[in-house]
Amino acid sequence: MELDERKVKILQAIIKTYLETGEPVGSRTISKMEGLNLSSATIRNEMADLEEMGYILQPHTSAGRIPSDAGYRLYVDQMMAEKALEREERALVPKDDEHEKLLAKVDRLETLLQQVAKVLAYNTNYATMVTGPNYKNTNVKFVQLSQVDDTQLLAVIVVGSNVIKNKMIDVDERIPNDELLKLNVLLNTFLTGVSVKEIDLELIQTMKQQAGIYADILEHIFDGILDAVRQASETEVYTSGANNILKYPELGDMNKAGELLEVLEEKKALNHFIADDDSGVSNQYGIQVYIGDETPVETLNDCSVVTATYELEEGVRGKIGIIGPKRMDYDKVVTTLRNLTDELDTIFKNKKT
Amino acid sequence: MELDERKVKILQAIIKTYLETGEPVGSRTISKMEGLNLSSATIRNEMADLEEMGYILQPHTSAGRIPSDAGYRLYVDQMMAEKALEREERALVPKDDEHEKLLAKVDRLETLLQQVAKVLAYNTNYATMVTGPNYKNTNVKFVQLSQVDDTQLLAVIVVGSNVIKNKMIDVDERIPNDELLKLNVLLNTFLTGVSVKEIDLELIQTMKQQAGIYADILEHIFDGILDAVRQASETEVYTSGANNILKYPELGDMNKAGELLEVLEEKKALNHFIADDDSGVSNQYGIQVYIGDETPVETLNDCSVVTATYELEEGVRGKIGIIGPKRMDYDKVVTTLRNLTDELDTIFKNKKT
DNA sequence: GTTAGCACTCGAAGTTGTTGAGTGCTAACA
DNA sequence: TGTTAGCACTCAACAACTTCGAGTGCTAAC
Repeated sequence: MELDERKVKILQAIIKTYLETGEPVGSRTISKMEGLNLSSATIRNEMADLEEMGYILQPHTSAGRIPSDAGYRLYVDQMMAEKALEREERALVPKDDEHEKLLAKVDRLETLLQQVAKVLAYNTNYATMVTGPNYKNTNVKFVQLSQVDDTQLLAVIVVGSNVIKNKMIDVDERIPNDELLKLNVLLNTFLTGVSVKEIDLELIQTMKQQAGIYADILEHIFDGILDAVRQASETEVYTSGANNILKYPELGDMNKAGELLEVLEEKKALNHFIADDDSGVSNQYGIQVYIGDETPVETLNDCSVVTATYELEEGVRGKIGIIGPKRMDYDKVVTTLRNLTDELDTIFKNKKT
Repeated sequence: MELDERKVKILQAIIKTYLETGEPVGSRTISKMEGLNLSSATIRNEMADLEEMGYILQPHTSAGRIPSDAGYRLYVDQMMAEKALEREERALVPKDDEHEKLLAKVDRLETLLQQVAKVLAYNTNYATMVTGPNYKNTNVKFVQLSQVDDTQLLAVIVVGSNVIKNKMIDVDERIPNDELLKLNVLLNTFLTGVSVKEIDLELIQTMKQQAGIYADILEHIFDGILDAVRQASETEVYTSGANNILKYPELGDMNKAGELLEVLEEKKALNHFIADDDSGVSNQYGIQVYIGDETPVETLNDCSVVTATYELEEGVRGKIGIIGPKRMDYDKVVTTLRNLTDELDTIFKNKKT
């Protein structure tokens, strides 16, 4: 069977209506719509075909049809393709007042990202997530060891765009001032300008050797630093709007909703979205749409997830994403995400100069 | 009308049964229980009295009774009084395996507190919150300004029990090394050993004067530091187990649950629980029970909240708390909280030595 | 290929009756 | 005077049944 243009039009009509109403849509509803002038009977025939092809399904006999995952997929792909064409229209999108709200808090990256999640949730009425940028490609900018008191050293590491990590290191005895100075020189020589992912046990080993006779004493200093670096390269995830999940009956039953909340709270699972830039079809503008089973997290199999990529600086990227029901306003979501990443990119670019 | 002993016993029986079953409890159920041997008719009379006195209420005619807020209050007060007596029994409570789980991550206070919230949620099946300690009574331990690059200074401030705050400060030009040194000496002279709440505009003003001719240039350095201190004294709130809310039908309907989730996510509102150590009746062991309308947050008026106080060090305290339905296992919750705070106190005490 | 017509399906919603847990009241009892 | 048995009454919850209507698939005619 072939998927001719009329079938596609009908499918689109079905999906659009379903997205709006949330109820199975029947043949009469479609036949009454302007555009294609066909009787309900004809629509019925086409619908039977579409069902056979797997794009729609019937919750039960004598009910209308709802889109299947495959149906959504087709719809989204179509939409993304259209969006790619009408690109020039984008310049017209007026800046909304998110802009200011966002900028108000720019001083700390974590706060900003958390804020982004919140604004996004507020604007879309879906649950949202924002992953911190992947620092592995960033360079170390500054390292410093300071003596806080007799038994404690403080290691401060600044990487990339002013992300600061601290680590307290316990020591047995106070380190003489000049030794500390030497140590700082050593650390900066070895680490400054080096990308985070290059700092591994091996490099630390080399440094230990350089430290010469102090190597033993400095054992856990280096370990502490390695620790801080590792900590810096851990990706953090911010979420918001979890309560929005309850707004959609198809997700709102106690069991599903509970699991979803858990995933959002736990956050670890959401890391699955940051790695794979390859999978997923609609990869335009760095935007990816995962529908139902396409999501890498099993708990989210009844949801759709849309993610977009923002760039903090060359090669340092993170994702912002939306988690909602499969019956999601994909169009609006994609637009919103696109605008928001644009805005973020601008903020980061300006910030840097 | 007087609340004699028998009435109290009946009330307790009603509440206990209701806590277990969650269903309105009728006169027969109570009369069949061992303890007091009374016919259902007698119980009915007593119940009518209890209702008149406002301790219980009827969802509708021909249904059993459920406790009112006042009823819960009486019950909790009674329980707390008993607990105060059987104090010696506490030594017997076996350490459970939370202990190790907790200790595993002690290195960062934030991680620890987040973990505490999680463990508590896991053990009780309620939503939980943990507020960070109130640093206002802590002393500054260490301050340092470092030049990160030509236009940026990094201020590091360590307060109290190794809580580290960072602040990036933009400057117009590179500060000469010796000036930086002087500045650091100045900062440490003025700030080290001073409690966080004492650092205010005035003190900063004095420091600015001391800085002499550099005062102007250093304007936003000091501002930055004040900022960092303020940041340090902001109380953070960690939450967990939000999904547990959905487990209790009386809170689980979309509207209420949604609002609750919002409060838990927003966290700001939860700060209302940290201030008032005075209100609330059951103030033993630093444990407070807020029932229904007693909660300082309106959204939580259908919930009960139980909080306990932990002590990070002398005078530096925070709260851990549980948010659940009014039909909450108060006994278990109080015990769990008491054990957990005990454990925390031990951890912090050992850590310090 | 399209459409009107028709019999059929089946969930949703409304109706009705039954059940049973629970009540309040009264009268008798200890 | 407090306690209890007995009884009529109430009312949510449940199940059985009906009705309604949106929707279907199929067939025959255009």
